[in-house]
Amino acid sequence: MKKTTIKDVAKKAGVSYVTVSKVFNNRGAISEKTAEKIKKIGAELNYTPDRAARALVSGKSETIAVVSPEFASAFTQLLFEGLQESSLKSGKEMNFFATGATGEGLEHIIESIYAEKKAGAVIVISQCPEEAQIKKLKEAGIRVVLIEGKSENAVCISSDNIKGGYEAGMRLLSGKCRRPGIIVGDVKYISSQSERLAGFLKALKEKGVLKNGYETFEIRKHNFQDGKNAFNSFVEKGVDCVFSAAGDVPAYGFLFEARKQRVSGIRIIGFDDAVMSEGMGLTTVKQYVKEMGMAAFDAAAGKENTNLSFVTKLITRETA
Amino acid sequence: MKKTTIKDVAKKAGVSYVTVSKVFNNRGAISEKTAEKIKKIGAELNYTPDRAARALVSGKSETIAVVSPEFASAFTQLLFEGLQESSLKSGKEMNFFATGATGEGLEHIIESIYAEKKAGAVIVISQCPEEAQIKKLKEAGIRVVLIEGKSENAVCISSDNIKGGYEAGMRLLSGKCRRPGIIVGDVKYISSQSERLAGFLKALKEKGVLKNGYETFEIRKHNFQDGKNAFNSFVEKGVDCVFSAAGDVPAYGFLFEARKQRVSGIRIIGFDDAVMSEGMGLTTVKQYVKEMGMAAFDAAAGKENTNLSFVTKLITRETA
DNA sequence: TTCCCGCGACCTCTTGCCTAG
DNA sequence: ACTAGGCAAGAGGTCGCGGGA
Repeated sequence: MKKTTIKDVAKKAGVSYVTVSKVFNNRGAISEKTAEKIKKIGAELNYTPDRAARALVSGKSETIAVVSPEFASAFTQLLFEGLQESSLKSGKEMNFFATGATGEGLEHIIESIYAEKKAGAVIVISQCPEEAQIKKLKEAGIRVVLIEGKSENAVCISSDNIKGGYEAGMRLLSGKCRRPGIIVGDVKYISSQSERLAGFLKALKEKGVLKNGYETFEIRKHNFQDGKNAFNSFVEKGVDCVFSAAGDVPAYGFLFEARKQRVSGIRIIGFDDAVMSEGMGLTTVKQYVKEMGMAAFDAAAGKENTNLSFVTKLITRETA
Repeated sequence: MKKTTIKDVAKKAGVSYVTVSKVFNNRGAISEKTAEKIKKIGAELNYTPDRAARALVSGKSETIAVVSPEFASAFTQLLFEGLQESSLKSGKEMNFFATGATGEGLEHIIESIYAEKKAGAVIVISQCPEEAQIKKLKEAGIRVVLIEGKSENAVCISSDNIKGGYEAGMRLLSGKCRRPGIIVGDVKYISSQSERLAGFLKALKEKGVLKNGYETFEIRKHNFQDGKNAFNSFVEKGVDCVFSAAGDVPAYGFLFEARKQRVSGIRIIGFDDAVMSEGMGLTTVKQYVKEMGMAAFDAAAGKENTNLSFVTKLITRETA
């Protein structure tokens, strides 16, 4: 059973295969009647254009490359869901490339996507390629979408991290809060981290608490253990309210350690509203990550091309 | 800057491009000398064969399709890491397809992979396609690898779930255990679940506890909330030791709820050794998931073609 | 003229067969 | 009669034009 090709359709429709091609690409002038007929026959014969052939002749791939430092975090999980959902709908495929935690592989991977025409669009997560490289892709007709990154030449999709951090700060300070602490990732390279921090500090300042100082616990892996470490560090320093700008998972670790050590009274707010946060009772700044994923996909697919800043929403639960 | 093609290499080497093709495919009779020269020039020019053209002419794709009900679980996360690692090394790419939780999409997705030649190999996670479909793929030269599934016509990779369940049971029964409970997923359709249950029951039987009966809490989503529900159900029934065959995440929920309600003394063992288990202090049956991912990739890439059953290892921590 | 449609060239690479030594 | 290497025919499409009605 061979695959049905454009020629099979053409033969059955009694036209040249060129005409069929045009119909399936909405190109050239084809009469309504012929087009209908061809479409119908195409459906009957279950015809789908051959991706390889298409890519070959057009010099472009339709697949979307997703580049991320890792695919195992709560954030990428959720993003993934959104991407998947859109991908399923559109029929376009995705390829995933991990750059490694440090991101040294980013440039190299993007270069190979470019050189080997592996994709017609690239979605970069939590990282920012060099401007020159982005430009090069753009000129080659490869769309670039940045999630949590900034660039002039790409569609940028991110949460309103400043506002999120601000809201977390305001919430924390609306209750008892003598000494605030913040758990934060790499503020130098990850823009979301510096933005959340900035938002948080803005709240502190507004409330007049900034002058009293605050504690910072900087982490790299954004994992459970880091959160536990943060707890031990903070408890020693008398921190009584904390904002985990680094995400929910460190907050889980923090909470867990607190409950284990039977320390209560420290209030904490996370960031993400990851899957376990509800169960944990964690107050957190919800990001609409899944929606971001869907938007990113649409942008990559060319349906959308404006920068998007997603709102965040403070979800208050038990911990703050 | 156009991509360097086989012709560029040929021109520079002063041979026909056919010769170059043959060299890069180790086919036909080419003298050692010419081959060397061509390879050298190919490297100089940074030549990589065009995937699309190759796929077109050979009728086969080199990419590996990964099909899973979802990509957001602890298990798939870890698996993903392994797949990524191998993929990075081999240079082969992967495409991911979500079938949805119920798996109704599985047949359809595999069919489309087959019909549209989207991949040269398929890795199916936690599901089992119809035997006939597997055969069809096999006959078309598409390798099929099943993770946690069984088939005559595919390479099967799984954990030794029976042994894992057994060890968990033995451990639990080696301490105080008046009434055992098991949290389990869909035993009908997910072979790992029925196997773990079987192993666990074997232990109960051996210890002569089976006749006293045991509690079961069946869940579908394998999430945190399910674990909390399990706790509430079990605590009512006087269960004092539980095995979460459904994975670590429900065990997290269970544990969390227990600590929250200040109930201690219920011992629990999970399955997976997911990322947060160490932090949680959860005793669990470790699966070498990442290694399974790597093995699955190698099998899909054609490097390996024997069924593999991975050992499990009981990691004892605080909870049991 | 205008509207539809098809010719022919081309995209990059593989492969069976052929030819020049 | 071998051996090293080339010719030509596709694989399944796209697209600019040319041309018939």
